[in-house]
Amino acid sequence: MNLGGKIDNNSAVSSAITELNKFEVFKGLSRDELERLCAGASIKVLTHRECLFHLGAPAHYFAIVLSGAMKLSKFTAAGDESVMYFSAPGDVIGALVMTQVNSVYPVMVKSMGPSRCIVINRQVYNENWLKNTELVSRIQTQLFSRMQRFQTQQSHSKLPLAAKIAQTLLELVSKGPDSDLIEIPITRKEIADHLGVASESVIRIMSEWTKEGYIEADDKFLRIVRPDVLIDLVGE
Amino acid sequence: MNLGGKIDNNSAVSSAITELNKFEVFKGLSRDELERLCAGASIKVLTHRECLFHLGAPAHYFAIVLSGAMKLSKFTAAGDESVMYFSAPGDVIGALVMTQVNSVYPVMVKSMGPSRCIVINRQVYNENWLKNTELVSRIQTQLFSRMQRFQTQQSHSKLPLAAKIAQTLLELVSKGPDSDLIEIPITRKEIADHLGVASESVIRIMSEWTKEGYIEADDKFLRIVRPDVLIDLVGE
DNA sequence: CGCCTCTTTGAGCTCAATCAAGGTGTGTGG
DNA sequence: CCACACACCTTGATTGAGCTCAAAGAGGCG
Repeated sequence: MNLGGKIDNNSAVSSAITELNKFEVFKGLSRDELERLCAGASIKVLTHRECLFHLGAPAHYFAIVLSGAMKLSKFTAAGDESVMYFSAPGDVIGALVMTQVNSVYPVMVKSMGPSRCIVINRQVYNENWLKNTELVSRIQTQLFSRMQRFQTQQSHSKLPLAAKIAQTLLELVSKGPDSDLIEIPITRKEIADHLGVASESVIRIMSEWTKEGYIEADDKFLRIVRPDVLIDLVGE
Repeated sequence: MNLGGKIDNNSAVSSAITELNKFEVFKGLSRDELERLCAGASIKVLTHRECLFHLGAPAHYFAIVLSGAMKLSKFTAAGDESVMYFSAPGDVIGALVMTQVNSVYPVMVKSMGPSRCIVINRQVYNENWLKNTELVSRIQTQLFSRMQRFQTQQSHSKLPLAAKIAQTLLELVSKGPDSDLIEIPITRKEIADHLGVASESVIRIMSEWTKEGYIEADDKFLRIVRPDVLIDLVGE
């Protein structure tokens, strides 16, 4: 198997399996069971903007994000990118498409910053994952929360742009340990593509926030200095 | 069990089980298995706009739509309705929330026109449904296509409103047997709430289409006279 | 019958898109 | 090492699609 990136050896897989216990979906599963779930898996280390799954490619694999972040997106007929989802460590990516026969990836998956993933074969999903009732239940819980995010976004569609940006930033920080730092290298254009708006509009609003001191754009990362103000904006 | 509507007796459940075979999710399952999946179920017959699940109510049940249609929505802080999804016969509703402990419905589910549903207990989902690997696989396939719909909508967010309305109407017809009639009583306001726009905007565009003869608003139902024109609008 | 929600149309306004033009940083190839 | 390309960031000016407000008609339901 060759996905076009660096793939570590079996000992790397073995140590990655150990990491899985810290994620909600895999908590309490036995070592044996985890090894069954990762049968034939490999570790993929991705650099910034490296592609994990290509849009339209045959969907033979799914993945678990170990560290870093992934951007799930597609391109519109007009040629601009539409970002569906930003995924965090612990997220299972591409699981739903595994149940389809002869299907292709419906989105493009690219790394944001350096990331590590466990890449697993489709067959293993259908033969080992689906048979573990507890695991299926947890996967569905993860899907539920992902669906919730879509629905929150939909219900915010009439809010002013500032509220939508605030909501997006607040969701991104909540994924890291530091409660007000966004540890993912995210551009304003990516935020714009996620919200389906022009990048200039995002820039205008975030520049204003920087001036007001609500956020700080140190170097590559983004820090939310006044989460209370952003929360207020969403609540409006 | 009392959900506030008419509930038929066991023979009605038995005949409803027979209907399940026509839906993709349940095709080929044995009568025995279907009865296990519908253990303790009841049939609920709903009238136009009757509520099946209330937003925020404890999620003890999920449902399968047998006929008619359902609207899944919630209210925004501003007080207007946000319609997440229009579901069709064969759709399994509320399954994802069943895996959550002590959870509540994240959306309100209301009937559009007269509908019939099988209502099933949460416990049955976790004990009987999740253990059937083939069924779980098909449920995930259904979730996949629902997710696809969300993503299509997201990628259309920069298109002009006319394209979004066209897309919505085309999705609604595709659910019925008659290939250009929308058999669900849907208001322009509901379309607007689904797209997160003002109802006046939808009315203006659809009035124009009626004048041009692209659509016909006979009585209660809506007929797409020129699907080609609407498809063109989306493609743009 | 009266209330309520949906529909319709018009007029004016506003927020975000678009267009334009310059700045910055990064990677690439000569 | 420099030059060039390319993608992103920034700011300003202009424009327009869709929102808001308003007012009136139409159907459904208790």
